[in-house]
Amino acid sequence: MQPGTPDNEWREDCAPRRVLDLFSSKWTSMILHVLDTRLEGCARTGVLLRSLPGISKKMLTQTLRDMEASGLVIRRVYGTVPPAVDYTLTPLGKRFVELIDLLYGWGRDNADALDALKAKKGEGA
Amino acid sequence: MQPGTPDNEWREDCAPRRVLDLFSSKWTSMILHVLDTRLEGCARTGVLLRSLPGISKKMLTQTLRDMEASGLVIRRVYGTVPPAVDYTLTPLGKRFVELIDLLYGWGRDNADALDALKAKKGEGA
DNA sequence: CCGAATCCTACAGGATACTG
DNA sequence: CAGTATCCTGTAGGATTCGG
Repeated sequence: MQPGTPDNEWREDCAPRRVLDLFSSKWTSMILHVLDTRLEGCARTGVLLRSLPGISKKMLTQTLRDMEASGLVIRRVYGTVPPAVDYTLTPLGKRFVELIDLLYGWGRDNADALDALKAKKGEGA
Repeated sequence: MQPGTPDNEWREDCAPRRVLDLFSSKWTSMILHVLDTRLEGCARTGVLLRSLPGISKKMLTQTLRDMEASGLVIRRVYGTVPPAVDYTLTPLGKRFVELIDLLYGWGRDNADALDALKAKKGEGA
């Protein structure tokens, strides 16, 4: 390890950080997952809204836009009177969901171990 | 949502959320990665501190404690005069790093696509 | 129906100082 | 050396409202 060299790969513009940003958004991975698992890769705003209990319109749009910018989804607008918009999973997004699902699977696998954390966080009384 | 069936799997106590919590911590995955990649699965506090430029002592300890509670690392204390403590990666933790690295690999693979997001975020002027 | 703008709160996370 | 306590800030993200 050279002196002066940022020996690590955490320099702000590195892949890990980018992934971290994507993944740590509260909704990104959920949207992707739902889109992939239950909506066959494409859905309108309203459908997504209803498929993600707890999400607000604002967060949905905002997250979706970021995802679009990252190339995870494609946004299509139809110039109809009642505006229609839908979002389609890209191959890049699809690949990402797969990885996400791996993580989820791991979580499910070790739910008991992870419960400890929940317990610790929960203790407030 | 009826009292009957939350059709989705995002109920607060589900695996996805737990994983999300873990992963979205700013340092958890980095610590795990460094621990696994460069420190052979075990290191003392000071070493970790130096291996993770930018992290504060507080965040290191705090994150490490959470990780311990989740069973990702084992904390060992030696009752010596200058206190010595080290953290060892558990098999669970090791498995998690592997998945993390997959994500990182994906990020590296598609760095260009993800740059879009960075660009968008960066525009403030 | 879709999205943007505004406002507001909670909390992650950084700096610092102190204890054992 | 390791850890805790305190203080402080940025910001993610929720509720609401307006606009096309």
